[in-house]
Amino acid sequence: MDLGTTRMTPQRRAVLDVLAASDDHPTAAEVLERVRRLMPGVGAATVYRTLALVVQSGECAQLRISEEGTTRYDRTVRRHDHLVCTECGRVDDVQIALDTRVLHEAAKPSSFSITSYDVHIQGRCAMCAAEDRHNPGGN
Amino acid sequence: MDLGTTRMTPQRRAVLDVLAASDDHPTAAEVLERVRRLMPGVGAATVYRTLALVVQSGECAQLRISEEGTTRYDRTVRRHDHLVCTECGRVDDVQIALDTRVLHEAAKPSSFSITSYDVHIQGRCAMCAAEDRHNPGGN
DNA sequence: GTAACTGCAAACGATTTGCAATCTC
DNA sequence: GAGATTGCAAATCGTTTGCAGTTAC
Repeated sequence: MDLGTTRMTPQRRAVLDVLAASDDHPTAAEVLERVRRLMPGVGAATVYRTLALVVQSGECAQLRISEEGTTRYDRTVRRHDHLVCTECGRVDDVQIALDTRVLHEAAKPSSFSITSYDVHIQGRCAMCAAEDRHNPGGN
Repeated sequence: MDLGTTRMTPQRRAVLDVLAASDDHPTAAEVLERVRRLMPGVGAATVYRTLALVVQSGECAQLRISEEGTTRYDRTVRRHDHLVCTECGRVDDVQIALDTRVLHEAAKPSSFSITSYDVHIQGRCAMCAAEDRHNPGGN
């Protein structure tokens, strides 16, 4: 993390540690909760401010899912895609081997120049399928 | 629109008309503004409630873009993809001819069953590129 | 020592909810 | 006429900001 004159404080260390240990795309509230487990009393504003810094410095990506009102944080910064369970909200990373020529082809008519892309795959995760099998109809 | 005992009111008619006429993925605030042009004095809550109904009835889709805090509404309900300009926020529809076997292949290891997908293509739209050409560095 | 950072509380924007008056069927 | 819908205002949720005290460098 380095934008101008940025200082490493215990609070920021904790946020970075939590992000590094989280592969489940936590929301800001979840990051806050985990940070407070390491360091009770941390202010919410501090976590929000640190998350903004971490995103700006490119060490972490923001992720927004349709059907959800909150921002999630993704420690994986290299290009990748997402499996989104529409039942429980779980988000997993996947890598889609996609021929980018197809994308550029599609973007050409509107003269749109592509920087990146992210395939959002919606469906039902294995856990939710298993739950439905044991408890059809849900409760 | 039909969920249980739903009634067609002038306000709902106006929201449906606005959505039908909007191919630019308006936010709720933009829908409200356009509805009020047809029918001043409509309450914001009415528009929000109607949008929720329209989404639930499947006549319209919600769309959330990373880097944006609001929900957009998409009158196009058949599966399609999106060109998102990271400069001006403009969102356009595109159709990506994607071999779905690739998706199922990627989902298999985690036993995720796919319902749908949406390729978010980020980049810069033609208008923003032109603007930069005439006014480099921005203002 | 000083500029950056923290926690708190208040402000904020988007959306939702409670409710009495008003409409649609 | 009954039940659904409206508009308003207040409540809520996620996030940001102002500020006085504290800390990293």
